[in-house]
Amino acid sequence: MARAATTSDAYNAVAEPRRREILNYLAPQERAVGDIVASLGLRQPSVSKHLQVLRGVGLVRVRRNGRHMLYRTNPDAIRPMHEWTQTFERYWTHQLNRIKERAEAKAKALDKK
Amino acid sequence: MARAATTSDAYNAVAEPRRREILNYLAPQERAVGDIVASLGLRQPSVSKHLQVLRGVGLVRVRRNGRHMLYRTNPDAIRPMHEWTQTFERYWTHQLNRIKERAEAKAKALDKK
DNA sequence: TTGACATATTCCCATATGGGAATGTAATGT
DNA sequence: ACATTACATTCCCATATGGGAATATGTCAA
Repeated sequence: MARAATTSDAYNAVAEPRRREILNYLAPQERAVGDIVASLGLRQPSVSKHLQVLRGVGLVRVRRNGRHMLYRTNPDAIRPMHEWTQTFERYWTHQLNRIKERAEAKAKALDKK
Repeated sequence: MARAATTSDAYNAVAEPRRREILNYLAPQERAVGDIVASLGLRQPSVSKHLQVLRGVGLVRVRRNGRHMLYRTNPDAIRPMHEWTQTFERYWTHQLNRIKERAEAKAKALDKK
């Protein structure tokens, strides 16, 4: 078997850095394809292809306005990834707590002197 | 150009579902390769290969104990992804707020009746 | 209709993939 | 030294990729 398709889920879709840039760009407001091309400095066919991938996994929504296709980020599709990464938070805060505890223990030890 | 290497960054590494499962499994405590094989029901060479990918991007750490290689998740390497997804939070909370506001406006309108 | 603009699609190709199978390597017990 | 256990690596291969280039589709304006 080969690698899973980029369109198989959000994780595979956002593995490509340009697609993340596009999502960043489209998050505050919807934009036409030409704007993305101009702002991110990519070729138009490349942008179109990335958008199709993002659309395939629901990371962006489209709406037509005349000859312009207005894309916008669908933040809800990013949420599951946020939640997955969040499950590791307790482990890194745990580390922070240990550092904190050690620092406090050290401070106490100094107080006793 | 082809797709970026799975070892190029954390995003590419976690695009593979099995690698996410491994990270989940290794988060609470370090485990030997054999444990991963047994618990996740994957073949040993497959697990070893996934672990090398994860190690390549710093998502796991290793330590040898006799003939066992003890792997553990390095949560710090996940944090940047958490923060990236977090940047979209304001947009989905924004949506929630809009829903909330509309609900409250509706409630008020009903009160006036 | 014709032309111009905006976007999408197709074709080509070098490249990395993940699984299976087989084999290599390292550490232990006897 | 040897067999055994525990992992890692290699080889093979079908498959999807993203970029470039060219072309197709769709929409408006005159």
